[in-house]
Amino acid sequence: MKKSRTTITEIANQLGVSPSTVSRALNDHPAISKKTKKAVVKLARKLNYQPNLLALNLLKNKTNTIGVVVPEITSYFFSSVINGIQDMVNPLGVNMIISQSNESYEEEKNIIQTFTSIRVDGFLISPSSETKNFGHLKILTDNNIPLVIFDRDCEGIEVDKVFVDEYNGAFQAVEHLIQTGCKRVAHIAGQQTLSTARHRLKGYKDALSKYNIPVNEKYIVESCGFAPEHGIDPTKKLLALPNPPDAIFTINDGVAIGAMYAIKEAGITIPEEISVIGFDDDPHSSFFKPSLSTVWQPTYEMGVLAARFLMRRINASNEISSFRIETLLPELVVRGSSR
Amino acid sequence: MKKSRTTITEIANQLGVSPSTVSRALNDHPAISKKTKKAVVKLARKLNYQPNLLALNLLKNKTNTIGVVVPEITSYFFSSVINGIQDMVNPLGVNMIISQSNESYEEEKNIIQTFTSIRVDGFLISPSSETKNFGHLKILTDNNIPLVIFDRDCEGIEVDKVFVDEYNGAFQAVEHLIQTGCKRVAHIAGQQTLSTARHRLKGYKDALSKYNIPVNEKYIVESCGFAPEHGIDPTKKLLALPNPPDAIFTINDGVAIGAMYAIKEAGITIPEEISVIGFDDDPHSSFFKPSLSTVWQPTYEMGVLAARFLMRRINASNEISSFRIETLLPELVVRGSSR
DNA sequence: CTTTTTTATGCAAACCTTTGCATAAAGTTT
DNA sequence: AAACTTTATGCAAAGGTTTGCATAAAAAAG
Repeated sequence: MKKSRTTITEIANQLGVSPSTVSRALNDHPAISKKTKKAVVKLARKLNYQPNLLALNLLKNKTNTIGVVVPEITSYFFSSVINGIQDMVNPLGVNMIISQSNESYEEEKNIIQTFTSIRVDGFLISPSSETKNFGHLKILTDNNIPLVIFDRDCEGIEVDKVFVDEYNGAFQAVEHLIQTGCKRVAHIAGQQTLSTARHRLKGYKDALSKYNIPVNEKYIVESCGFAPEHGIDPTKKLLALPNPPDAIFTINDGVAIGAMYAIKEAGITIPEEISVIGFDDDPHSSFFKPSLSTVWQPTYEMGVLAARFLMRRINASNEISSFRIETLLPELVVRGSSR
Repeated sequence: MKKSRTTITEIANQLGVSPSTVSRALNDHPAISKKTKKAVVKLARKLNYQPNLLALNLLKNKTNTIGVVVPEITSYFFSSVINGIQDMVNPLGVNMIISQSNESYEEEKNIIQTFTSIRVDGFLISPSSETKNFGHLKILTDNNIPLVIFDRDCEGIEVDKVFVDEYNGAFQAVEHLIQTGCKRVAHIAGQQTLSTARHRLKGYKDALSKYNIPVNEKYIVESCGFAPEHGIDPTKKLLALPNPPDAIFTINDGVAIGAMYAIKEAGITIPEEISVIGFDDDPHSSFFKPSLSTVWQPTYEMGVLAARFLMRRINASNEISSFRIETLLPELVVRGSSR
């Protein structure tokens, strides 16, 4: 029973004019008389005409759709970046199609392949932790498909990029720990394939150096993920050291939550015996006891900015030569888990 | 420099055959000779031919895209439903385009309007808490656009639906509280526009009745959202009662987390003096101290099932008469916040 | 009343692919 | 050798819209 939706030709027939006239009338073309315009618009409204975007897409070779590829969608971090993207892009009549790589290089490649074949106008990508080879991204740039990378860097791919100053955030966090009297600051690091994890580690080390504290490799443990359960084992390892740390700076809030759990389990008090500080400012963080000190990241803003960069590329008919790299500032949020 | 991608016509010209032959060869049509097929396929591969899906979409009047409308994406609940949808739909070559209503009726209407105009093949919708009027959904069904409603019901709209048995989950939770010795069980309810919230409230009341406990309206407080901060005030209100509750069943884990925070703040012990039980089984829940008892919902499965229903509708050329309503079973997860 | 200018509209191509029908060439049957 | 069947390919339409160019009609100028 699906009655086909009204087309421009239908309006044209009913009015006894040609489709081109209808098209021009609806687009307010100057060469169409006022009477015709009025008649067309009226009938179009009456028949509830809606332009067939599929036809438009084919003609313009443009989909008004951007592809967003993130490692996962369930984390607060990425879902709030997506919020920013959506809010930037929707008012422009652009839609986003999202897919998760689940931190898998293969899946990431497939997604990009799929999105390319449905001809998204551009890509917004944060690579998976498995991704070391950037050939799939190179194909995009080689084919002049607009691409913006955010949060996690892909060294060697020259495109617009938006990051958070991870180094600065980590430095602030560790400096705060030292200034509040912690002597043995440990770090539960993230997978070192990730630029973000590397920069935070660097920030940690440099902050120690600034205060002439030697870097103790025993105090650096790598977690294999970002969820609370990934914080448990590294924390136990740290607590079991002959000279256990009196502060732990973790790669993110998820891991910090796991760390706090393990610490409490061991009967150690936070922050009196051990300070803990995370990264991300997950909305849950302030409701733990003690509430989690952390480093807030401008996630929403990152989404907005990345989307803005992408739209600029998409709308630039002529090549824009220089690539922009923007680094946003995080902020230390001191709560109850640090002194 | 954007070299236009290779088309079927290009291959045809290079091979001195017609485009139709190329099309048929690539689609393995029986009426094409083996030699021609081989030649076409070889050249297509060499030129890295990829069919123009835009043209296909126009021709078939189908986009292989489904529209997913959720209240928000940052909650674990909806993001894991989306996970299920994606995993069901991607292997079928179908993409999903997601948008958030932010619990706003207006935004929800706009999203549906937009998705309709880009001609998604079908809709997967969980309405906003503001949505009381379902005219915008009626338009979809009137126009025979496939639609599946999940989690939150829209009474009066006759389509396939997938729910969780909220009543059952709430009943289990409250029964558990009663059976572990709680005498004064309170409920922080959700906004009563939501079917889910209404069913949970009903489950709460009926469980009390089963044990001949009168329903005390003072023990029922409505929260205005699902985040931890929305649990604080209702909890304070309950604790300030002359005869405060010894158990609180909350609309979801977010609110439960806020409730636990307020309770600890008041110096009351969990679960000795007050038991707390949530709903959702958010991954953070087990890492609180005490860990949060809750009701697990099959979110991923709900996404998969809703997507399956939708794909069935989309692929059914002939009308399927009867609508399916599936209700999935939640499970009580007892942890440390209840006795 | 011509000729020129302006104004309003239509034609047809383009975007790319699929597919029913027609047709040419080859092969088979009488 | 004529009639028929099979096989392989091409033509053209369809899907809906935009747009350069042509053109008809009307208005202005001479």
